[in-house]
Amino acid sequence: MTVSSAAPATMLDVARAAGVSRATVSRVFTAPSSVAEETRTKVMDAVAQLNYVLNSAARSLRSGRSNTIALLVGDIAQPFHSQLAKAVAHAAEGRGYSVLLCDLDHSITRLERLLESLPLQGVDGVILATGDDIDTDAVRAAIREAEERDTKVLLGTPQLAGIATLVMTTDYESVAYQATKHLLDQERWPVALLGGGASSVLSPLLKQGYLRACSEAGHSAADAMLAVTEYSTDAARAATQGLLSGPVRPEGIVASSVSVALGAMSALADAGLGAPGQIGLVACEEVLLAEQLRPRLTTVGTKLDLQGAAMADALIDAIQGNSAESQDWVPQLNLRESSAR
Amino acid sequence: MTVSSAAPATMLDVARAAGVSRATVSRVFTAPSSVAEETRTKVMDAVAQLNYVLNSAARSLRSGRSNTIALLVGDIAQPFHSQLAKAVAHAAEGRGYSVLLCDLDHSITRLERLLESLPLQGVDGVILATGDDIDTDAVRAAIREAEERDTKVLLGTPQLAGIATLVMTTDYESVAYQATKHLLDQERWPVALLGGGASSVLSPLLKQGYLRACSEAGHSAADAMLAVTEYSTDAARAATQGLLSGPVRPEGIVASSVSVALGAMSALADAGLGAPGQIGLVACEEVLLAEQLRPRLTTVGTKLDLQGAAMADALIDAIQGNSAESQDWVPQLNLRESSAR
DNA sequence: CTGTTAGCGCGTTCAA
DNA sequence: TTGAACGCGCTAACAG
Repeated sequence: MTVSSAAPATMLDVARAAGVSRATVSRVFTAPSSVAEETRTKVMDAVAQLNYVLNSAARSLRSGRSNTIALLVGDIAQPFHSQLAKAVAHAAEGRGYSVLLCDLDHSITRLERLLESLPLQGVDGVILATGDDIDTDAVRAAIREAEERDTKVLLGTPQLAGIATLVMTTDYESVAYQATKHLLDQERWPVALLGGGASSVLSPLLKQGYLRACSEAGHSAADAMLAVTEYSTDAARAATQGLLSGPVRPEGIVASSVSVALGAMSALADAGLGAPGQIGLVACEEVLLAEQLRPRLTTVGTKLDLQGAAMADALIDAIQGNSAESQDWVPQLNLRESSAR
Repeated sequence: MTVSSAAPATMLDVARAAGVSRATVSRVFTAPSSVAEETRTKVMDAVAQLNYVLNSAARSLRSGRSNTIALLVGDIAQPFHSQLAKAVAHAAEGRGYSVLLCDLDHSITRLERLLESLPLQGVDGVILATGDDIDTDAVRAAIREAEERDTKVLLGTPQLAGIATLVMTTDYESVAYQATKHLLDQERWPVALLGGGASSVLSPLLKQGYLRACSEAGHSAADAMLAVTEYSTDAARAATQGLLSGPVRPEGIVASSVSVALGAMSALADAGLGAPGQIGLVACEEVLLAEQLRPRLTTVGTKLDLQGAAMADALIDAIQGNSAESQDWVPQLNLRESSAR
């Protein structure tokens, strides 16, 4: 590592220093195996000596690839999304890709805008991870156009699955089924499903799973307790208060998300029911926070670090022309205090 | 919006469609005021009709700027960092910049690597937001070199402040001072400072503020309760258990972070002291989660959305050659249940 | 296995 | 105010 000259070294500088042509230097980076061992080390030495780094703008312009993927999340401030982002960022970095962070803030307008501009901006791939309903004509068109422009799209929810090349989703029906069944197996009844506002495409899936578990346990849909609210802590708290003051008090609550679970916990605490054992609570996503709360929160969900890494890997495989497969992730129960008997 | 041709439209296409030269089209984008009103609308029409978008790779190659900034955070999975990231992303987007997400995962090696490669990668600026100790020769050198290459660097902590062009930090001494004073004003004593492991550069500042408040209230440093632990929930819980089983039980706890506060809450819950009013608890950062917990968590901190936006704005101002100022953010108390009397 | 050649799409001189 | 020409740094044919 020598003193950096005013102007960064270019490939030509390296070529001259190594006594080869620019093309050879280029090959050392793009297809090392196609260069003789000896020449390669000569080049690498020159690279090290000149502290040379590939100019990514030039490479992108020429090759049409940017080695960059965009990560679009519904709300990066949510633990679920930030943990996913972390996993994606690490996996991408490990494969030489950069990650552009785009926070949708639950705005479909913003999503449409991004989906239209990112491919033209030169992004190689897009991961779209939001539970919000994204089925509009503009979004469909934008995804199609992206694929036409050879920008791979990976969707994190089942919605629009047919359109994108890749889908990597969690089986949310199973999430709610397992959560509900877990509580029912403890002889709790009634069990309420909390959350599931209309804005989310996961809501119907959660509801299905919940109802399946109920009916398997011999409870008719008529007896089901559906407390539909937005995915916010405040709304969930209010809804839970409603449940607790209703004619029949639930013995278990399946919360659609951790935010919703926090609202439930809040209402339970106010009602003096905060202690574990009284009313069982399960959240439908597994985040680190679950382990840090008291009572520790039982969850059903996938391992986000694995899933995020798998998303990045699959997308990058697709970008590089390797075969990449869509996957459905099977969630699992993480038993903790909030549903202890 | 017409059907997209196979190959994306280029500037030449726009020029032809508008009956002008490429240079004119270029000017419409870079210096609109230098183009006649009439010509400009002609060009804009052609742009809209062809669905033309500037090729950012070409623009970057030519101009030497990428309209991209990198955000380096200690751990994006932490609410503090993800909320900051959200604010940065939105502000940057509003000014036409993309944000590259880099998660350091508290690794200084990774930081060094990123700091060396990003500027050469063509990033226009870097925001470095981590509470970890980053003072190594390699980091100092990398920051210097970045600045030489005209990549602006904004630091989120006071450390290495002299080296980077911009520093936007929170007055952490004041954070701990206010938190401690708040508890002391309620006639609580002793008050313990929880957290502050050696890895963080904020620890000494927090300690200073804590001690200042103690001494102002007439308590000698010898009476101070310093419970030094890592910044993890588990460590904080163990440390709090230690405090509670010690000879003198604290009546108040200043937690260095929300993770630490969660550990304290956990230990308090186990000891049957979870209810507000008994032992006052204040956390040294203001995140959304504070409002969602029960008891709701009193905090001292800045508004992260404002601070993140200010960071992005200042950095982009500096990049664009406008004057940008370093700032010291004054934190404020957010009174909630955990320190209610 | 290596060198030669030709642009990728754009910004920016300089003249007109 | 506009147009013509040059080259940013690199990759991808094609020869050899």
